[in-house]
Amino acid sequence: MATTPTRDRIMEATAELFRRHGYTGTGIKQIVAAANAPFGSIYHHFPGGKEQLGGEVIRSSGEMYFQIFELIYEMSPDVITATENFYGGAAETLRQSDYADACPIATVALEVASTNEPLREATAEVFESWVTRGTERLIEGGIPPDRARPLIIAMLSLLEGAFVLCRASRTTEALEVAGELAVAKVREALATA
Amino acid sequence: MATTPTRDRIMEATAELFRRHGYTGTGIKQIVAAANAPFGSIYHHFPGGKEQLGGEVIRSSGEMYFQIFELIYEMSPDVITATENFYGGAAETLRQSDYADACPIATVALEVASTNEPLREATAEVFESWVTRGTERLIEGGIPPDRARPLIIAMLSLLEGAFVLCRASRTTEALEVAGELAVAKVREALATA
DNA sequence: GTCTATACTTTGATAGAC
DNA sequence: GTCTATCAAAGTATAGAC
Repeated sequence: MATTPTRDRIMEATAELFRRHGYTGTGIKQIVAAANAPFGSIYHHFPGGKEQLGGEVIRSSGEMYFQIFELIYEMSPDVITATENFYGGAAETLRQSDYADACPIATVALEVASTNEPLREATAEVFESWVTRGTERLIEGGIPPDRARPLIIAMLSLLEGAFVLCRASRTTEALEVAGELAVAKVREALATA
Repeated sequence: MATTPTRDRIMEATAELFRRHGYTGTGIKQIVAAANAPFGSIYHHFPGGKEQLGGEVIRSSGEMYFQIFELIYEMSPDVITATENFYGGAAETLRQSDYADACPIATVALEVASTNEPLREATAEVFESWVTRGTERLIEGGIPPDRARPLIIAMLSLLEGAFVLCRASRTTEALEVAGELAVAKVREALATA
């Protein structure tokens, strides 16, 4: 925990807490304690309170998670092994974090979907940016353009759903099934190129 | 809203609220208001408080949702059209409920996965029962036994993940993609029988 | 079994000293 | 910008009259 500025520490601590406890399950007092920040700092840096902080954390976490995706696809020799590496890495992260670190915004997304419109929009924008930019990456990797968007949506659905099952069961079975299916679909789409 | 006994009304109201607001987002006061029940009734019928109520609601909602699955598979002429009907029905329900009614326990499952061990176990048991009994149904429908379990896990992951994306985006695009992929996998598994 | 009143804690938020 | 004290409201839970 380096001595980053207060605002950044608050964002990081909040992101971590959201992933594990969700939005309603995370209190401001919990956040300032984890961020080693005085209580008033929240409202100094985020005048809009918890909702503003939540919105910024959702977008920031979404961006960081996509960068992991991009990094893996850049470092892998082809789209197939990239997909294998991505799902494999997700399973490994899940195990190593005691089944806590899955998608950084899915829990919040489900919580706010019917209760908080500004935050629902934030989660929607993150997912749509993943789909849009993921589509581009897949096309660059050789997936036929008209197949790329449904493919990334299927991959993302498989990932998010498997995260739900894996976190509940504390096993990675679903993630392995999801990964294999994703790889098969990528291979199939490549073959029709 | 018939005049069911108090306990049943509490269960129903809680299930409804959990689906929309999650576990931490649902308060006891909210529950008794929605159930038209006096406050003390909660602790009379559920001495274990919110946690006991939560556990019972998770199991009960899980059972009811599986019965919908079973009903659709019994009423459809074959596994392929049953799968189409199931995903199509889920999308229809989602639209008609203003994107509120998706999986009855997924939100709670993610919320409690790292924060409440008894409730995490309840969600894990529900998912495992869906997988186990869903596997049997698929085998009865002609899916090769060794392919049935991974297939139902893939179908469930696709469904849960698509629910996340659909509720956030307020569209059913992901559910349509997920449904088509699920149907394709069912067809593929049937062909190898 | 039903219902009310209340205790106690935690929540998000604000005011204002430093 | 940092930090403390405090608020009103909502959270869960309990006691006890009916």
